[in-house]
Amino acid sequence: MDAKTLCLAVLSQGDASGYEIRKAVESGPFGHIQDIGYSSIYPALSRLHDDDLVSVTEYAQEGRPDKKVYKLTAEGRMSLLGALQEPTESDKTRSDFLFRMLFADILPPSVVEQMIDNRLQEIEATLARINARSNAGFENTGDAFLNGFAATVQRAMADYIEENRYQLVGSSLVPQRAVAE
Amino acid sequence: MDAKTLCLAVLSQGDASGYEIRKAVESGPFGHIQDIGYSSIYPALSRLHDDDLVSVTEYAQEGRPDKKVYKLTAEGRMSLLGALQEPTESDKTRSDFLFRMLFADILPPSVVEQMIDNRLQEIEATLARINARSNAGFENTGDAFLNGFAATVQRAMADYIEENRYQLVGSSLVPQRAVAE
DNA sequence: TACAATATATATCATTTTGTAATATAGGTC
DNA sequence: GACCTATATTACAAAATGATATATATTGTA
Repeated sequence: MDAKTLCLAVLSQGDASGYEIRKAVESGPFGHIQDIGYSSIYPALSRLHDDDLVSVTEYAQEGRPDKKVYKLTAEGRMSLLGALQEPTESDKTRSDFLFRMLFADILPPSVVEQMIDNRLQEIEATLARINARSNAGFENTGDAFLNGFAATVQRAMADYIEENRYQLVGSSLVPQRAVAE
Repeated sequence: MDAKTLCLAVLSQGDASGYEIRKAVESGPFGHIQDIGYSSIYPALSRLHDDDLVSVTEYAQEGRPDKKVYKLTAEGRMSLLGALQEPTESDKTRSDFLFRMLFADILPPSVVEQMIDNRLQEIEATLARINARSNAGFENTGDAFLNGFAATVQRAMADYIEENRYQLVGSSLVPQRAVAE
């Protein structure tokens, strides 16, 4: 999803400022599958405003820039509904960790070990966050579905890594030349 | 990984043109975790050449542009090895499908059904490709590890979706008011 | 208590990435 | 014969990303 659609999606659950949109994505259900920074959000909101898909109310504040609270217009709501029914792109995973594992053969074993341990810790941290969200209750069915999905996938990843890590580290412990000789 | 590092990574497995790098990423092990288009590859190769991380040999061809075959320099090889040991970013998944599922409540049930079926088909297609690669044999341990990883995760996704799809479609079939009454 | 870190809030700029089209030809399919 | 796919690179606009700037209140730590 592009930044504009993501902003519309967050705003469909309640009015928000750019700053609040960021927080909502980070800690809400969208966070499982999306990532967005301020440098994407603010230009997106400007363009949405140009197209009358959102309206703005400014609140003066002391010590900070004025807070601009955005609100979906009827047009914006229609636009979101339209976007949701457009053809989906296929899912994508980017993994720096797996990328490095492709080079396990040529990396120092201790480095590989460390990377694996770090990744497993990250997964456990993610699982903890998922469980916390699950205890806090869900906004709708999709939210519950996605949380369960994320938990299942993270667990599968951790299990696979734990069961197969010896392949990687074993291979880097024994230099290939030694095997050939 | 950025485009430059990805190019270095592919070139570390053999000399290639931009076009061939694209194909290698698409159908090789990198394809599980990376995506890259020509509009990223060619500028990346230019910059790598500027920095002497790759060298080029041009081959004249008829009917097509000259083929430029790139080759890692010693410097390029060092640079790749360095990049592999830099801190990893956390893994990221983008899913248009899951994004839409968050709005299952407000989408027509038939549309949701269709999206789920499409997604399951895509996963099966991906699994078929993974199995084909597994039968073709692996280049190194990392490759085998990643293939198994991808298979495990895709299978976990499909199973979860099949077991929980009724939640989503049920929710959009039965208006919430009807449940409350 | 002093100092540091975090939270609040937006803007901007350079760099990267992405999507799309242009170009040109050979070979296979309907 | 028309159309699609494969080969191969370039160019350009649009979008996303990372980093920095600005300014202050609050919270946490030593």
